[in-house]
Amino acid sequence: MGGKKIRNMEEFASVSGISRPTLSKYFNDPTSVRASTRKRIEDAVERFDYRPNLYAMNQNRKLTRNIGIVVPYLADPFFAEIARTVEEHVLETGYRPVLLGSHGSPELEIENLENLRLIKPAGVLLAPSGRTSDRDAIAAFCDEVPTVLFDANIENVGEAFVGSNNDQSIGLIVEYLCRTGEPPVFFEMENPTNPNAHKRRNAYIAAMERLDHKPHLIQAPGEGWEFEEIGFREGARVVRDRTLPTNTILCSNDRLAIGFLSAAYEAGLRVGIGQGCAMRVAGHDDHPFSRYSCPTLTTVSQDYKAIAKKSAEILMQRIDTGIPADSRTETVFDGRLIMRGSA
Amino acid sequence: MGGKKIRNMEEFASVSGISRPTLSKYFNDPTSVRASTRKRIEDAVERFDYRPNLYAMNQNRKLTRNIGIVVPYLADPFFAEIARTVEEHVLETGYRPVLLGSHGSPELEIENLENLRLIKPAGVLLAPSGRTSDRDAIAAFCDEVPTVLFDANIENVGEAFVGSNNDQSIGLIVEYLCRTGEPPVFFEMENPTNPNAHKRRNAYIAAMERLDHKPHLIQAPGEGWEFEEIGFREGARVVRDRTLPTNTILCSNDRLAIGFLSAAYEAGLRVGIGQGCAMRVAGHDDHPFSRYSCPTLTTVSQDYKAIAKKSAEILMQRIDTGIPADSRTETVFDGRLIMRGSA
DNA sequence: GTCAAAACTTTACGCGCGTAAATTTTATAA
DNA sequence: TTATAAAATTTACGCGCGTAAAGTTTTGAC
Repeated sequence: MGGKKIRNMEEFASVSGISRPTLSKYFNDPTSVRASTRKRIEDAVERFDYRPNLYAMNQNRKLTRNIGIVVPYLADPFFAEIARTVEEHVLETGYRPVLLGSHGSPELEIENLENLRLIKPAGVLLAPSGRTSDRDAIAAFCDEVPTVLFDANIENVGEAFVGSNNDQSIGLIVEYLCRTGEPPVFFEMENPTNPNAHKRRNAYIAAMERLDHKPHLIQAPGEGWEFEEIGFREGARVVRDRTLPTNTILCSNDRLAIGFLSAAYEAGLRVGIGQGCAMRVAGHDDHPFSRYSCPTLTTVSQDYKAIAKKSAEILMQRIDTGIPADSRTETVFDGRLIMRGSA
Repeated sequence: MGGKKIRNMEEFASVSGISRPTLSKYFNDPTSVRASTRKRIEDAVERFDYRPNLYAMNQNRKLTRNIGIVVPYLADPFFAEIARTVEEHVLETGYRPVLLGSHGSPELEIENLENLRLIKPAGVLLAPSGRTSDRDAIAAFCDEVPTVLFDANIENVGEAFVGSNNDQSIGLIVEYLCRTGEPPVFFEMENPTNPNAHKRRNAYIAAMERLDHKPHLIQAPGEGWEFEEIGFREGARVVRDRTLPTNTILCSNDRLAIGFLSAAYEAGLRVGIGQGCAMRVAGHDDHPFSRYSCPTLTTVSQDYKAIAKKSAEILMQRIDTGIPADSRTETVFDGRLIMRGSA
């Protein structure tokens, strides 16, 4: 509003009547100046619409207030949601989140990390692509930048890992399914992109054996992130062939389940728990859309809010203390059974 | 690989045997140096793992090679997809895309633009939040940074607008629905967040009148971006009350339709075109999940690839020429009818 | 009112790079 | 081979800010 454009902090110092070093202190931490000074600066900022040059601020800094957030696939609503939540936590602590999606490509994942290095982030929250991730490249990155992994673990890489307790959550839903009907077969991808998939498969097998049932796996061919399509294709095959030893299917994740439900519907097969239902289908993740599938999808929720919060907290603590944790921690949160119509 | 860490371009110049100004030229445009020199530099970059300091590079520049991409809601798969596509086009031109989602909040939208100003982007691709957007703030931003609007238009703001031809696409599906059964009612939100919603409503009314049918609107209460929930709630009400003048419903967008389908399913109402079907439901957008709804959703696709490409092209042209277009252009792409099971 | 601590000002230098101007080297063609 | 344009080098300065050191003012407890 005031008048002419302020070009730099020097000019802003003269028009605002505050010395440049004090302004510099303020812009790097507003609470580091006296309240009365802060008010004068803030009024002047408002009046002259001055913002310090971000690039000049950061050029001499070892690291910035940027926090990188990297997820494998932003178009997957699950990752979009968890990224959003992580973003909010980062913002709350006064850091600047920088969101990057890898479009399911491990090359882009590495490139994203490369680009992050250029902006000298104070830390990074990384959900690795999984199986296809370049372990060595990621490990090298983590040596330079404090990094917390979430969702998918890579053994001994990064400061910490925060994710879901797949043993517990899969155990939970296997037990529920067995208690309320026939024991489930496990439906997954032949070559899952996600390392959680392997944990879930093992958890399923363990849970079935614990309950004295014989595990049975259906492994759908297919690559990439088109999970619904894979679930649909294999679902169509399964209901056509009718070779299942049971009427109950536990899918490795909700997106597969949604595709499966679609195939069952197309085949005229009624899915659910009521009378007249030919089969039961359950998922895992409590995907945002699973409450609107037909029937609504019984699943296990991942506590993604807790995961987001915890991973942000660990990273912030690591940044604030400046010292690497003496030991790498792994935190997993329990899932909750979400009983809906499909099983 | 080589040896010690290179700290700056000066050091890199001495170890690589290339003068610093030439290196500077190279890093700002690799093609601006002779091929033989380029090769020598690239070998040295490889050997010494040197990257110029991004912040020092940009501090004296009027603008950078950053391109901002702002969408209202990244957790909406439609925006996630279109953002992804835009991102790819930007990357191809050698610019650095910076993706920002506004989480449906107009305040965050303005904040995102503020933050973008700090990084001095060469241009911005903005999908406004719609009705709730702060027009003046966005217009002010567009005066400073070359900005192309996409998806949602704001009259006379930005260099150009690229979007969908709602008149054509709604006309298309209304005509299809009328031709194959009862004329549709139009189902939308009472206070739609999206300006396209108004265009679609008007297009529906116009199309119905053109075909000598009486338009009929159902306007669901509800705020925010939980479209499926709103579609579900109002859908449940509609099928319970059975006060419709027709058996055919055209939803303002696919996410409302998916919610509606879920409600119909829960009520035991069969949706589709076969015999024994109580009603038909159609959507708009060809949302990524609409091919897996039950039944699969008949809809109109938005040509989001064309939208993404065109808006990126216009922006790049604006940036390359450096001159603002003599007149603001508005480009709209036709939709395609996607015939599936629901109508 | 006194006084020490805290906060601020003044002065001054450095960071890593962009970039202009003058000069020298290299490539290309006559 | 020589002329000439193109490219690279040398030299030098500036950008906007961080930050250290020394001096001055303000604050708040007594």
